[in-house]
Amino acid sequence: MKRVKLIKYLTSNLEIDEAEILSIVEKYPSKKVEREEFLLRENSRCKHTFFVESGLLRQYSIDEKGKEHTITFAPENWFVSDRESAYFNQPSAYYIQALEDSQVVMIDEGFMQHLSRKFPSFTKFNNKLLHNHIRHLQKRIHMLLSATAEERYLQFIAMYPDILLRVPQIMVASYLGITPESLSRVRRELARKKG
Amino acid sequence: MKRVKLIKYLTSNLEIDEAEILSIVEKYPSKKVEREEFLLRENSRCKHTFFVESGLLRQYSIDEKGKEHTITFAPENWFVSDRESAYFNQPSAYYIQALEDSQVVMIDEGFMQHLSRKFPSFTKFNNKLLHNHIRHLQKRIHMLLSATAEERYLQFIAMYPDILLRVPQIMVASYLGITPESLSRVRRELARKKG
DNA sequence: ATAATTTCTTATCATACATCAATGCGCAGT
DNA sequence: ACTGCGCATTGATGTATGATAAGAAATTAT
Repeated sequence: MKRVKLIKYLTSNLEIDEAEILSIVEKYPSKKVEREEFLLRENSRCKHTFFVESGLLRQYSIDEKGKEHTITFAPENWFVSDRESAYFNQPSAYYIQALEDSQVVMIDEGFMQHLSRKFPSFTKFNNKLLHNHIRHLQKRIHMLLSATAEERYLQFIAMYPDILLRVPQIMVASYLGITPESLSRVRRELARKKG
Repeated sequence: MKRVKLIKYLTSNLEIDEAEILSIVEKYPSKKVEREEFLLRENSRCKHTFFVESGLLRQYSIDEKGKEHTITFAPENWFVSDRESAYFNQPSAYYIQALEDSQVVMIDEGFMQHLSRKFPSFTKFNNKLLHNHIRHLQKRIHMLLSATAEERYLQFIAMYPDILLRVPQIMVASYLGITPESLSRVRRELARKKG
């Protein structure tokens, strides 16, 4: 039962035979990673796309001033990777770390090629993933350019209500681009307003 | 001489026959757009990718508070598009406008499919464009999360020294996510330091 | 050339958010 | 259960940047 979600994800998006997918997917390791464990570190090459079967991962960077910036939270059914590092074969600027004990399928370039050859529609699917990624990044940029601390937090709640409850506020703050103290104050204000 | 740069761009990236590319590319309109003219407006669907043969385009949005945010400056040899709108067939959140009189090749979905069928390597090329786009967006996010006004401006100078001289500062400011007044102050400070 | 806009600069004032610091809470490990 | 460390909260203070306004400069239109 270690790749069920990935298989479900693929079959529901690709309209292809489950047995066939299974025979490919099962060749790729599904790894149990413990809380705090790293799947990628800064300056190493990212060779995988991680699909989260269960648990929660976080991708983040540490800037020149020593500050952490959360790039993504990746709960069940999410893909995470450093596409930049993987595609251009460059040292990564990011860490990917488990925030909870997790089960993760390790997908690599061979997997992609294998599926692309076998299922022409996979290329399109992959394309869609890229476009979704771009859409997500655009939204993030727009938020950073136009929203106040409070607005950012409200957007976050609306988008990821579940994640909010599973990660420390300090990491939410680093996702929103504000300090933990500011986030705390924003929360107090909102609580005061609503009751 | 209206598609030379696009053809050069494609042949140098695809290693395919120039004559063959030409026969396809020449079917697509190369449009002369005048300064101030719009190629895309908010809420309309983006049906094209624009390749800039000459001149300069700007992609920007206007947020809920009425403020402009420059997404991209696109000088010669650049592609611009709203991938989100085009790919998901959604109303666009952006404007694309000419900052200078420009010559622009209008590429559409048919063009992509045509080239993909004819040249399998085109799919890979397209993939590379997507990854470059992602890399660019990541960099932007990192800048917005970690850099001060001055640092942003210095990064901009380093990356786009040519563009700096061709666009009003008010637009550079809206790209950096600061006010024109702040940019003016930053510039004065830098001038004072260096001499 | 002249007039009309738009942009740039500069100054003053306002503010959202950061920084620093202290306290208490809560969960994790022993 | 005890201990310790990281996290959240709160207050005091600082600062970078925003808002507003007004005049200078530059660009565009007539």
